[in-house]
Amino acid sequence: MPYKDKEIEKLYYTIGEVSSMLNLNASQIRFWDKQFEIIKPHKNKHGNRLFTTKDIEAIAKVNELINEKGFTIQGARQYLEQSPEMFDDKREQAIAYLRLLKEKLSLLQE
Amino acid sequence: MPYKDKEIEKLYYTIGEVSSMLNLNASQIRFWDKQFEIIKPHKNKHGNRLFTTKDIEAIAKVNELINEKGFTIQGARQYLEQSPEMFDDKREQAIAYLRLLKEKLSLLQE
DNA sequence: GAAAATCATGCCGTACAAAGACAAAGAAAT
DNA sequence: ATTTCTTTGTCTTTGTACGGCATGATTTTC
Repeated sequence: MPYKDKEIEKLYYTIGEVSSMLNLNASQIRFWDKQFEIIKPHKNKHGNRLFTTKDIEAIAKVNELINEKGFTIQGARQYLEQSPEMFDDKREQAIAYLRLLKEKLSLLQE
Repeated sequence: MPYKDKEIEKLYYTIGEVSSMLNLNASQIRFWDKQFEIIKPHKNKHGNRLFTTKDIEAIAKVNELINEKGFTIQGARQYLEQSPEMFDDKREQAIAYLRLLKEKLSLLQE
């Protein structure tokens, strides 16, 4: 089977790969690794981090919360804990939207 | 007319009143006043702040965003800008908006 | 005189970034 | 082949800049 490796998705990514993938400083990724439970890379024999795609998604989410939406680390952590369906953004938005509708409707009915 | 003032809602509140109402330090309120456009108390001739209920609601909202939800000042500002309808109290607009929401809701309920 | 204001400065924690040290992986030289 | 050098990537630890108020100091208003 030629080219076999090239067609198989990698299981693990190094911190450098993740760093350039997401355009984030490696030290920042290490820092978040300490701060967020959802980022839990494996480590090889000498302590190097091995990230799965799940880890990478988690890092991307943290990045969004902190650098785009303007949460503190604490706030992001809290946000993530409160929405276990966190990686389903559509659902999240829909729920928020419905909540808003419900509120406003109850006001309307006076 | 006895007790007249006690039964009429105040138009303006001093910073001390707001401070104890919301259990916030006055310096923090002054600071937020500088940071958030939606907090815009009137000032009397010699500069004392006069807060309306609208201002107080705005402060309460900022407090919620920062101290409960964990936004940074920047993030809270950005959040508030992205949902202007929340503090737009003009009745007519609100009603028109609710009518729209109702429509959408009936669509959603299928 | 208690509470308001405006500065200025102080200060503490957060959120990284830089520093320093070590390991692995080629080239180059012996 | 093995040693040495250099580069590159990773690690942990420590430093630091900035955000977010708090605290005077001083003056004025209620």
